[in-house]
Amino acid sequence: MEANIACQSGICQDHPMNQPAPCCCPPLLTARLTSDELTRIASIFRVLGEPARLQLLNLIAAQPQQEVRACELVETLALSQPTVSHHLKVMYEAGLLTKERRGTWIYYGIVTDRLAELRSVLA
Amino acid sequence: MEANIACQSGICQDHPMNQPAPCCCPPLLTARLTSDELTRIASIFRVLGEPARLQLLNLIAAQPQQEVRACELVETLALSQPTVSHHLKVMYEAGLLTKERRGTWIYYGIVTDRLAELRSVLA
DNA sequence: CATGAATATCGACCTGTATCTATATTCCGA
DNA sequence: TCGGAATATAGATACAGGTCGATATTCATG
Repeated sequence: MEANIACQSGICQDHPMNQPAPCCCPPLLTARLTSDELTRIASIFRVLGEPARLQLLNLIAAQPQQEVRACELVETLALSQPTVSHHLKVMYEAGLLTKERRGTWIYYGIVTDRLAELRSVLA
Repeated sequence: MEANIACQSGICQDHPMNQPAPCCCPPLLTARLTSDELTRIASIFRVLGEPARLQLLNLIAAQPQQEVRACELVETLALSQPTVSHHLKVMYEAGLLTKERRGTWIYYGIVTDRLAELRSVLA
């Protein structure tokens, strides 16, 4: 059933959020959530509650390869390099972005499963 | 098509967010979003980025009638009455809750369409 | 190994907001 | 119309976090 599908990224687990976790994500509207679950889910929504970070997701998704070098993102956003780097770090640690070094550059991609989980939380 | 479904509550419109608006909500991953759209969507996610507010949604949804008197919520949450009132106001103004006075009490309910819009933004 | 480009970290500043107490407002019943 | 319960508002405080400049780190290249 929908309510107990497996959760791959640990929204409601006490794990580092950029690592897979074997748990389930109770939908907000159909299950009683514990204080820990509420805190954990809120922390992910808070990451999305920033225009600059939504713009990063939007820009990455717009690429055909679904990944972007950090320096390109810095050029596009009207923010300083440290600020963009900070946002990327926050999103990576929230499990929303992948991160891969290739030579000089670091490529960021979107963890679509993570967004799918959030959708299921709202279902 | 999914990408251009009507948006009933104005996530991406410059309207009071607790009023209906005739617009569409571009999915974050498949459309270029304007700065205004990003700001507006972020403001709604920010509302959800608070454990106390998620708990309110969770409590309201748990009721068979799908609505709760504010005083009951105050009794349940470990927060002062003004703080709960503040959170309810924020959620109401974000279009996430309905609000109806019935005698002495004020009943809050969940705007499920609003949550559905957020899901479509993440799709 | 030195240089420069890309990225991350540090420390400081400042705004936003969650929270409280105190008080105001609104409504119903006696 | 008066008193009390329910809710909202106001004002103050404290903390989280977004932002920046400066600096450190990492890597490819000559």
